[in-house]
Amino acid sequence: MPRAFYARPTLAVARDLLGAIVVHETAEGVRAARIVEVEAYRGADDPSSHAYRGPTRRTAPMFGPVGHSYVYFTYGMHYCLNVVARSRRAPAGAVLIRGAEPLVGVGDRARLLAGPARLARALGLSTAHTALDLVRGGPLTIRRGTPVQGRRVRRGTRIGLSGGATADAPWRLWIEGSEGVSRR
DNA sequence: CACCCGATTATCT
DNA sequence: GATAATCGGGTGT
Repeated sequence: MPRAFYARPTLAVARDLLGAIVVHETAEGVRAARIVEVEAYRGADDPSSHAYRGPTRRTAPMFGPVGHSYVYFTYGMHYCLNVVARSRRAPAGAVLIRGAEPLVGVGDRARLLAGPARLARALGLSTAHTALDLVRGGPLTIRRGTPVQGRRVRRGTRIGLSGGATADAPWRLWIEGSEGVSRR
């Protein structure tokens, strides 16, 4: 995807990432999956976002160039993949990749890609892969995939939030009926 | 099916 | 010292 793809409002980018393909070229081989569930996170106007309180060492990528990765570690054992995306005006924003369907090198069970932590694990991602440029070459890229067709895009509230003014915002998007979507 | 809890550690207050 | 954009296993209904 070109840089301009990510330089749009975070929610719009989130929508258009549905159907796109995440590709990770590891030492052992290529792993790839088709994105079927995402969540948009903004900045100072979104209390549920890691970027809400301004940049820190961990969240710096959310304030950095669009089209880069933001991988964070949480609950002492899980990694989650985000893609930095925001309009020109917004200082921060990213799309959490929550679910995907298996394509290459990740087995054939969609359940192993349902949920952000399982997805990151299946793709072999860790904090070593944060702040990587997904547009210019590198081990991690996102490519145009099968556009969403024949299936409806559903919207709902983001999962796992602890409250805040934007907790009810319908910024979780997924492809209806797809395997690889969490909490069906 | 709904709820509850433990695992395990980086990050922030 | 508390918390967390999670997951899987357990209990009870």
